Amino acid sequence: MAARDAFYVTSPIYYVNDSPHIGHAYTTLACDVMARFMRLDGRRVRFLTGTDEHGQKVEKAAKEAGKEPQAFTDEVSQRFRRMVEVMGTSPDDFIRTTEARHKRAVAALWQKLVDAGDIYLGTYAGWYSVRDEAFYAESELVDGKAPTGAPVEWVEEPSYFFRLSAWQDRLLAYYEREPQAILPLSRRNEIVSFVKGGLQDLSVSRTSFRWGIPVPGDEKHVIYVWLDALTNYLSALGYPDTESELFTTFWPADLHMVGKDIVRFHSVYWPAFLMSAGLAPPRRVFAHGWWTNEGQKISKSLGNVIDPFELVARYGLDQVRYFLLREVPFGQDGDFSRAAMLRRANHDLANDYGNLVQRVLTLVQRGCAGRIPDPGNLAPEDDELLAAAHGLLATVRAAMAEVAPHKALEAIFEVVGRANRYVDAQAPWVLAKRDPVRLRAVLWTACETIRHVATTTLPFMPTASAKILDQLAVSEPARRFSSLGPDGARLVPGTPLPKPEGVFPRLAEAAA
RNA sequence: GGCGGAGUAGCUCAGCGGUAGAGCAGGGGAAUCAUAAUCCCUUGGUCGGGGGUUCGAAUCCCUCCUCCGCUACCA
Repeated sequence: MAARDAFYVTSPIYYVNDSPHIGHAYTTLACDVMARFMRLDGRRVRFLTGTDEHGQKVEKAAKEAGKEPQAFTDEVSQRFRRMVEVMGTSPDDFIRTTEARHKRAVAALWQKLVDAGDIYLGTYAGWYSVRDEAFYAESELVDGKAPTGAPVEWVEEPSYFFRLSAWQDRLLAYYEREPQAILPLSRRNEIVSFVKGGLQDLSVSRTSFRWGIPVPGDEKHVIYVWLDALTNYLSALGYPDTESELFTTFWPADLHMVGKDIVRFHSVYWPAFLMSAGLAPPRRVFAHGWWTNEGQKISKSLGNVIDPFELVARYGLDQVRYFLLREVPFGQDGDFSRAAMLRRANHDLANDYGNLVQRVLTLVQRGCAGRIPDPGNLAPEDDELLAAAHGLLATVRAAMAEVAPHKALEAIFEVVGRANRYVDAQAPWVLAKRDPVRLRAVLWTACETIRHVATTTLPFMPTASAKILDQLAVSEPARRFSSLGPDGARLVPGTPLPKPEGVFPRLAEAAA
């Protein structure tokens, strides 16, 4: 992927019938970190999230709540807006599939597919369970019943189909041409083998419910929810106006962040729809893993769903953000546990990072009259630490380019560790009594290292990182990544600093 | 059944042809600037079993065992 100025990252749109849980928060957070990183790195960023509001389940839930579907979704979609805020994420747009701009885009895309000859009217037939509200394949039936044990009946209804079968070769060519289009690699393998196994045409309309976007020219049909939902990525760029600056700048999307359960929709159906409509398929779909809770699979019936609002209230926003992105290699499944969360918050953040900042700033306060000291001549040990700090951005940038935020954090905390060792080895509290010149060089070096660390942690822990940079009196414009490295800015001797204040409180065991 | 992935220290994992590594947990010590935080040292593994290739295998090949994912239309 050549250097491209624009960066378009999307979260899936969340189905309003769910309550926001850790999975939603996690995906949105991952997008946010990518978005924030790219912005600080000088790229033009568009970060989109939103809600998916059509479908039979919503229609039914609205009815049960005694509300019109639109009024119902207006209400429940707010829960996701709140989650987006509570997680400290920074979307540029929040789209809802019930908005006019989206309906217009879906109808336009549908027409393109029709024009391309990829839509035809047929009959959708299958075993349907009224109780489960689901169709089952012949092979899924157990003793003539649904896998759930529910009775099934043979149902046939008219349906429009998308000629997915015709796209097999072109999809495979796309995967071939863009080896990074589906990540992690294990998911790519699954998708490739799925497509190689042959594709059937896809039913893309329903007549069994009304709450959706009508098929243009045949209002008895409602457009299949996935075709509807996926189109949000285009609607938010003003599709069908493909000439606008917004559209030409950001399409195709650089990164569709998704959970592993919906890779197929994003990596098979979506690129096929797009190519059929004459649009470029996404550059990359990244599938992250699932969380377990204290080793247990999370499920509503077990009642161990993790509520992101509660999580943030209990452990703190930056702590939760750090934990979720650091604890687990991004792309794999991970386990959330109270003990691990506290360990990360207390050891990594309070002890290693927070305490480093605190001890250095306190020494500056006392030994240098609360001003950035004049480094004078640097010793080899100083240069060594600075070199590590200066090299950080390149390492972190490479990690983020492969959507590996855990690697980025690991590299950053490597430098935190080095800095603590450096402070111990240099023992500035001894220098304070014997060697003021050397003291200044050491403290300046430590401050400069902290500046690099805090700037690179900005995307991950925006609040705490900003506070640290405040304490180093780093101006807003100097917080961009262009001010890092050997050719970047430097802390200016003499700059007065505010009184240091802890940014990562130690969490008591009882907090859990 | 088919395809793919994984089995390495108590835990999570890296290493992927050249005398076994990291983080955390456990043990001992140093220091006292700091949110009693930090730093140093250290216990610990016949790298799932068996066979083979090689001067040499955790690393390649075969086989067996165990676990996981995918194998289409639920939002």
